[in-house]
Amino acid sequence: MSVYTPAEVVEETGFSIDTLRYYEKIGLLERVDRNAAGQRRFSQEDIGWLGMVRCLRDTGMPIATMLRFAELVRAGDHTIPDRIKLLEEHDRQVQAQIANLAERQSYIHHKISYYRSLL
Amino acid sequence: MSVYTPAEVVEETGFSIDTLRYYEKIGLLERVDRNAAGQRRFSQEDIGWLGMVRCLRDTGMPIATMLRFAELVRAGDHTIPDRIKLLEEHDRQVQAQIANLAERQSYIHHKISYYRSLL
DNA sequence: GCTTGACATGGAGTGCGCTCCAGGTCTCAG
DNA sequence: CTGAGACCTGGAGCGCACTCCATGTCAAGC
Repeated sequence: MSVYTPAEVVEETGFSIDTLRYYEKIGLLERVDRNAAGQRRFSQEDIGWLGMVRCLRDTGMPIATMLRFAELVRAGDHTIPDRIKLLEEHDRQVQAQIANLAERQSYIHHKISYYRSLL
Repeated sequence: MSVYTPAEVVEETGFSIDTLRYYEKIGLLERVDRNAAGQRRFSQEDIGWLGMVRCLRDTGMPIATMLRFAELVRAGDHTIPDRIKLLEEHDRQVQAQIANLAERQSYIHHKISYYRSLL
């Protein structure tokens, strides 16, 4: 079972060390193990969870919602239906974001075409 | 040439009155005409520009960049090539956002499938 | 004539998500 | 033995994009 130093997790996940400590402080990341000197040693599971966090964060989920999801995960397997519901709801929002961006993008394309027609 | 009261512009554009005043204050919206009593009377052009602002804002363009675009528009027709460049660059960023969302979405789909497999 | 409500202004406050800082500990290369 | 550097903590600060507030003016309906 491999462990990771803070520097390695920064490298691996793209989160800054400050962000990692912040996530731990607010409970988005469960209390990370420490070595004898009190330094963080992240587990493989931590890395996996951070992958999920990155996905949710980068698709615009607010921290408060990620926190609810984290609590469901910690509460055990009986929350799996709730987790599915939460992710499905988020999925719909992501879908809406994509649709919205695509629509706005066509406006931008029209504007560019219009500008080009003036040259 | 029609004019619009603040309430009408709120209705039309979806921006709050506070946001409209904020945009005017920072120069994202050019000084809006006033009636004798000092109340804003928006022009058709203002409405059109606000449509553009909404598009750019909703596709994630920072205010500082919208401000640069606004300055190009005000500077006259010789800036059209620059406007095209700016919009094209933004278009690429929108494209990247869409691609990124789609990729993250497939991760979410996998996670949902995985959870379903546990039921 | 009076009330109501839409609007004005300048400036302070808010919420989110970090990000930075001061001051301290521990480890390791030279 | 020393100095550098990775890490620790609690707490303050920041950037963005608004949002709210106190106070005041004007216009229209009853």
